[in-house]
Amino acid sequence: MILSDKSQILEPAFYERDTILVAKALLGKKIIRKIKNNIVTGMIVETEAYVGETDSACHAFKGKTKRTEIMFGEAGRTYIYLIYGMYHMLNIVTERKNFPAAVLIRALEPIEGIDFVNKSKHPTNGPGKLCRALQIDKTLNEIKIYENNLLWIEKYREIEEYNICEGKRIGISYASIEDQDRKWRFWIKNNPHVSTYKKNNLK
DNA sequence: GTGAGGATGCACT
DNA sequence: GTGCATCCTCACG
Repeated sequence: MILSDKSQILEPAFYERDTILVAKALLGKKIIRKIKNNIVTGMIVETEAYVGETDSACHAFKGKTKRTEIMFGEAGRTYIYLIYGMYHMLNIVTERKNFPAAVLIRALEPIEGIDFVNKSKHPTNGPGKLCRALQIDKTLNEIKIYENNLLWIEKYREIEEYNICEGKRIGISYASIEDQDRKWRFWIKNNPHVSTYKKNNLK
């Protein structure tokens, strides 16, 4: 088991910046999940940005509710919810207080401890799958991602701007046309662990 | 290889 | 009651 170096953990200030910036900056970072005595880690290779009450794809678009109030809170907390009755989504809250925004973690490249036994060759190349692989559920909702011993994010690789691809977000057909067209999905160029939805995987 | 549809729980009109 | 920031299976040919 690898001991983690506390000095590598990302500070709240990292998340308090512009959401697009944070979404790109999270690429290449390492996410660590501790399950009992096991450590499971992966590098973030794909993210999406959901920005504010004016973004019709963002859950906070309709204002503050019990479900979305976490996004109005301080940066660096998790926003985790259940979708389609069976999949959890992992988001990190960004920007200042009372500005609801978050970055969705869409795919990881396994580093250590990922269970490949369950036939899936890529158990972390989609937001629902990575949460299953890391055993992330609503009990981890609203935790401080920089200050707990169950789930946190550390520095790992620096990704150069020219190695970052951008494209349209996925699964938001309910949003306005303008918002659907925003290129707010980011991934690492040529990385085989990015989620593979052919239609949306345009350059 | 491609596309349609089902699974399934919970927040919210 | 409705619909969802998904994924897997099963037809098709």
